[in-house]
Amino acid sequence: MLAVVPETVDAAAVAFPPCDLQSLCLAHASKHFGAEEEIYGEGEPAEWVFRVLSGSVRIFTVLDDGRRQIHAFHFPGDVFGLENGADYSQSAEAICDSQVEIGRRTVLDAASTQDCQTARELWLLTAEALRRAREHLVMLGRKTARERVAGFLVEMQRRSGQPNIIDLPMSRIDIADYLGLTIETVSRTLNEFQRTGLIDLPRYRHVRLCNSRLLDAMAA
Amino acid sequence: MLAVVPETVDAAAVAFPPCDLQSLCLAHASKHFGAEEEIYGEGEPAEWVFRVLSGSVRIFTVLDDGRRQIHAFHFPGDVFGLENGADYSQSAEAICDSQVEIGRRTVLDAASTQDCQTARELWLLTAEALRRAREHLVMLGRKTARERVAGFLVEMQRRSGQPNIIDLPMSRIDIADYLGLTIETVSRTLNEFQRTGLIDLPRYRHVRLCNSRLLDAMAA
DNA sequence: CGCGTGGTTGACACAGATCAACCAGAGTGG
DNA sequence: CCACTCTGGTTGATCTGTGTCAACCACGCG
Repeated sequence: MLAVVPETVDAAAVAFPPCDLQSLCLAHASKHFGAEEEIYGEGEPAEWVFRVLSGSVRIFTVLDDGRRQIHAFHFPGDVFGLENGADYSQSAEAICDSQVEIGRRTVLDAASTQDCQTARELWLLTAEALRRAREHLVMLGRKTARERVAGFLVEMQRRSGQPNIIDLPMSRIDIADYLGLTIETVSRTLNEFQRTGLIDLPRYRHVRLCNSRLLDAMAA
Repeated sequence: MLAVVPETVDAAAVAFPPCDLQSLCLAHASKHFGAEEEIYGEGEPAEWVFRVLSGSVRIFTVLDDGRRQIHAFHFPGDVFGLENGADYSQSAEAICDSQVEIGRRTVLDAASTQDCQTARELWLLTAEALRRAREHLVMLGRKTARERVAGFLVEMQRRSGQPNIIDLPMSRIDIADYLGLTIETVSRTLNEFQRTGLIDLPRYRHVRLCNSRLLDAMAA
C-alpha cells in the first residue's frame, strides 16, 4: 500500500543529490535501463510514475522532421512521468545506465483522492516542474548562446553536489537539444569559455568551473 | 467559505470561453484592472489567486536589461497566480480593461489540506499549465518564425470560440515577446501570410484565417 | 492641425546554423 | 602490438534567418 513517509535515497548510489525534495513513496519495484534505452514514449498510456535512483534520464519531444527539444534532465531523487491526461505527453529515455523506481499511477491516483497530503505532494512536484519550465522558456525565448551555456553549467553545478567540478552524463547533442542550439555552437561556446579562463575542460564530459561567480552573472 | 462546486462563467461577458475547464471556486470578490495595469509583480508575496472574468491578462518575466518573455495569455475562465512558493515567480498585467475574480491563497491552501478534491483541482490546473509551457518550449527552442506565428494563430483561434475571425487583444510587441521574436519579424510574417492568401488582416488587431488547415500544418 | 502610438517596410548586420573536414580515444580483430 | 573503424567532439568557411536601425504610414486624440 502506498503511504506518505519521509524517505531517504541511498546517498552512496547518488551522483547528483535529489533536487525535487519530496517524500512521495512510489513503490518498491525498480528497474534497470541501459544507455539510450526508452522508458516511455509520447502517446503511450501513462500507467506508471517513476523516480530516478541512479543514473540520469532525459524528457523530450520530437517533431515530425526529427527536430528534438529536451524538456528536462532528471537525476537521482527526481520524480518524472507524472501526467494528468491519459497518455504521456513526452518521451523519456535513460541517458546512461540507470536504476529507476516505478509506481502504478492508478495507485497514486487513488491515494491522492483519499489523502490530501499525497495530493499536495503531487501538486508540489508539478508546480516545481512548471517553475523550471518557465525559467527554461525565458532561456530559449530571450537569451543568447553564451547566456544559455553559462546558465546550463550553473544549473548543472547547482544540482550536482560537488562545488566546482561537474561530471556531465549527457552528450553535446543532448546539451544542444536542451538549449535550443546546435552541437557546433555548444562546442564553440564551451571552448571559448575555456580560452577566456571561465572553465576548464579536463577530460571527456567533465567541466571545472574556474569562475562560477562570473559564469552566474553571464547567465543573465 | 470556499467550496468546490460546479460553476459556470457568465457566457455573455466572455469573449474567449474558458480553456482551463475547472470548477474551483475562488471567492466572490472581483476587481477591475485598466489596460497595461499591473496585477502583481515578480517577487511580491503570493497572497492571492485570480481568475479572469472578462478581458485578458499576460504573465511574463523581465530580465535586468529589459528583455521580456511572455509565458502565457489568460482569457475569461482561466485561473492564474497559483504559486507553491512564498512569492510570485512572474509578473501579471491586464492587457486591456479586465475584470478579475480574486481569492485568498491562505483560504485555498487550507481548503486543499482538508478536501482532496480541491487539492486535485489545483494539481490539474498546474499540470495543464505545465503541458502548455512544454509546448511553448518546443516552439521557442526548435521552430522557425513562420512556424511560431502559424502556431500562435492556430492557438488563438482554438481558444476564441469563433470559427475563423480572431479578435486579438494584444499588440505586436506582446505577440513578439510571447513567440521569442521581434515586432518586425511578427509583422513581416503576418503580412507574408496575407500575401500568400493564408490569412486576411481586415483591420486593427483582427485576423481572418482563410486556410486554417494549411496554417495548422505550417505550425509543425 | 500637429502629435503620439502602433504597425509596416526597407537596408543592412550579425549570431548562430549549415556543411565539411578533421581529430582523439575506445573498441575490435588480426 | 598494431591497423582499422566508429563515435563523439572540435574547428573552419560560408550561408541565412532573424535582429537592428531607420524611415515612414495611418489612425485617433487633444
